[in-house]
Amino acid sequence: MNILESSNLGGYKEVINEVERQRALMMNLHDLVLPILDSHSGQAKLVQQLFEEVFSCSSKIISSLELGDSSEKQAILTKYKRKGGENNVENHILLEENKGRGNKRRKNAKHISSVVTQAPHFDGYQWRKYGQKWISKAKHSRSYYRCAYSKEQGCPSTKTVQQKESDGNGTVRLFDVDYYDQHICSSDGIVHPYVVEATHDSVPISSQNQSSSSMFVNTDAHGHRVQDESFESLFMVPDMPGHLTEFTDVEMASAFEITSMNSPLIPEDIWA
DNA sequence: TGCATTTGACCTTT
DNA sequence: AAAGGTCAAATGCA
Repeated sequence: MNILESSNLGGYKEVINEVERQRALMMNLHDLVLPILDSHSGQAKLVQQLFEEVFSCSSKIISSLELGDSSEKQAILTKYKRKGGENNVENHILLEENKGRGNKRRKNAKHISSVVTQAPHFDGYQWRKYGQKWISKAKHSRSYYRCAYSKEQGCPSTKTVQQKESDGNGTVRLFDVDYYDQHICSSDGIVHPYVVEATHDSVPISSQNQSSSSMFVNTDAHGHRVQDESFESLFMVPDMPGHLTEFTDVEMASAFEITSMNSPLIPEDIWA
C-alpha cells in the first residue's frame, strides 16, 4: 500500500525520516567517494554534480512532506477532538513516535532520525554545544547540541553525538548522531555555504540548503578562492563566525581520522 | 570585552 | 535511586 495514501499518522513521518536518513547516508558516501577521486578531474566534478542533484531532490521531498505532514496531522487531531476523543490523540501520537526506540527521556522532544557517520558535524546545519555527558557503560562521552538559531528563531532542533565503540579494526571512527525535533529556522538565517572545496583529499558537505552554484566553493570574505594546507582551513570557511563552528580542531581531526592518516598530535583519549 | 565552550549541579524520567 | 538531559557559572579565546 502506498504509504502516502494511508491515513496512518506515522506515514509522512516515516517517509521524512527515511529521506533524512538517506541524506545522511549520502553525505557519508560523498565523504568516502570524493577523496578517492582527483578533485580536478572531470569525473570528480560529475560525481559532485550528481550529489548536488540528489541533495536538491531530497530537500524538495522533505519540504513537501513536512507541509503535508503538519496539515494532515492537524486535520486528524481536529477530527479526533470533534469526536470527543476520550483518548488523548496527541499522547497517542507521541507514544507512536516514541515506539520502537530505546531512548530514555527527552522532554517533549520528538526523535527525528539516527545516523552513523564519520562526519557528525557536517549535516547541513549549524549547532551549538550545550552539554556533554559520560554515559554509563559507554566508552565515549555524549555531546549535546542545539540549533545555532534556537535563540534567534526559536528552532527546537537538537542532536546528540556519541562516538561508537570501536569495531576492533580501528580504521574508522564512527559516531552515532541522533536528531530531535525538526528545524523550523529559515534557511535565510543560515549563512551559506559552510562548505569547502576539497583541496586534495576530502570534500565534506556541511550545508543542506545551499544553491548548487555555491556548493563546495571555498572563498574568502572578498570572494577569492582559498586554499590552505591547515586542517582547520580544510573544513572551515575562513570568515565563518566562531559561534557557528561546532567542533574543536581536535574533534574535527578525530572525526575524519583514518588510520593511514593518523596524526600523533591527536591524543587517543580525546573521546575517552 | 564579548561570545562560545566546558563542566558540575540540578532537573526529569524511568 | 539511577541515568540521561539541560542549565548556567566558570573558563578560555579572539
